[in-house]
Amino acid sequence: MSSLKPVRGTHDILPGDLRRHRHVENAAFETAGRYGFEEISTPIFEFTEVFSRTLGDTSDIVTKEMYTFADKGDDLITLRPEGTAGIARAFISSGLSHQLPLKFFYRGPMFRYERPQKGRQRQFHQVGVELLGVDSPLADVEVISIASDFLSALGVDGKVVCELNSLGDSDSRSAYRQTLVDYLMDHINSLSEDSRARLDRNPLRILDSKDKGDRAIIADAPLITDCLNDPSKRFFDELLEGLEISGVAYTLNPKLVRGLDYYCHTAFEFTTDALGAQGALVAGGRYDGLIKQMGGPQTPGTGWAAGVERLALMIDDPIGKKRPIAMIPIGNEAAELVLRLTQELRRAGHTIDLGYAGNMKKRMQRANKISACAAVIIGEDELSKNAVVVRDMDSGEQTEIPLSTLEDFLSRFL
RNA sequence: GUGGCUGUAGCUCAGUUGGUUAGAGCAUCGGCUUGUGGUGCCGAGGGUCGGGGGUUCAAAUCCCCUCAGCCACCCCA
Repeated sequence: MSSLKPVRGTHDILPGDLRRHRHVENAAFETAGRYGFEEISTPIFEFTEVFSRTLGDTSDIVTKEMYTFADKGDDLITLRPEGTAGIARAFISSGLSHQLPLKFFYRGPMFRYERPQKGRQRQFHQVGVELLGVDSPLADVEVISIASDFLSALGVDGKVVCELNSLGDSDSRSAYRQTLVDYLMDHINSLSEDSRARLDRNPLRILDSKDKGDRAIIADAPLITDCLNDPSKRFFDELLEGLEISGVAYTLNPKLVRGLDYYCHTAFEFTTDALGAQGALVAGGRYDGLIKQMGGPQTPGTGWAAGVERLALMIDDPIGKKRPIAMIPIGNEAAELVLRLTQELRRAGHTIDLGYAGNMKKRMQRANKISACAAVIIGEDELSKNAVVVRDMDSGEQTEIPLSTLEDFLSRFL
């Protein structure tokens, strides 16, 4: 019977939940659309190298979270764990480098082999934006503004803060890395085991360690913002200025780092404390070296991704479902007319529920259960008079009208 | 991957120190109402007690294994 359960970390999304998911996706799509972004769709699996070469050999995603398998042609395939690498690949494959700048919106399932928790599943969904081909921090301002507007549209902006940091360009970053390692080496005996392992692999990540001992050491650690060279500093200043002009609130967090190797300069996260340890709702940054590293032309990029499930957990059911009109035939004589009427009304734009079976009482109960706004009743009396009875399901008021005026009469329920 | 908590009807949960046919509310279905729903009253169906093994005269209850969810770590959306 275990085969009748969904695979660990995957879930059926039933209509009630799916309404919230779609609402999240649509809010992102519409917001991005106002900034001129267009939707793109790339495959949900790629050759494994697309991810392993771009996300970094030391990232957890590559080392232990990828769903990878050999297909029948012995190609190594991976279910996408995130969206940016696939879009960068598509940009190169489709030769889009002459149409810059490009603004993409995407949505769809992602796959990560992790231990499930609330707000963290093995198959989950993201929406995201990518802006390619713009060196100016104006691109980052725009991308962060989209995220901010998107969260406001969902009504969760009060529960979210935008944390922001700069990782600088590669020179600044490697200078900082050295400074940080030097500092941490002086405290190596006090560092947690995890952090000692991170010291040569990815020392920046020690900055967001939750270990108490680590935190004490980190508190006095040198900050990346103090190691930025002039161009990086200027870039960051322009970004902050742009955000202020745009009216986007943010909090500087000099210890914010990103898990993936391809980020530079801008790094940000919209976080909440409403979801326990899974507080990151939207996260992103700039990735100027990614496309070149994949074998394409030097092309800067900046963008973010948001977790649909996490955001869906934070909003109420948007309802918004159209209330149907129920058709209630009484007796076999009315059946044919009712079916014909039903189809005419549907084609005229009404949402009609046909009860399929049962006596009048059963059909009325069903009409009530699906919260119909009106019931159209047709029995012997009505047939002989060439009329129908329309019952307003909220007031209980019934009106007999000539059959020919039904469609017009029902327009009051639209 | 590590540590911990939980797992009883479709849903939310009771189930006393192991002891007859495992309960409630909500939901579902039927009736009171043979052309009229929502409220009310009456009644019914529905459970391999997550799964497997063990201890015992007897296990939802105790032990082991396993699966899943949740919490923290890890990491991230």
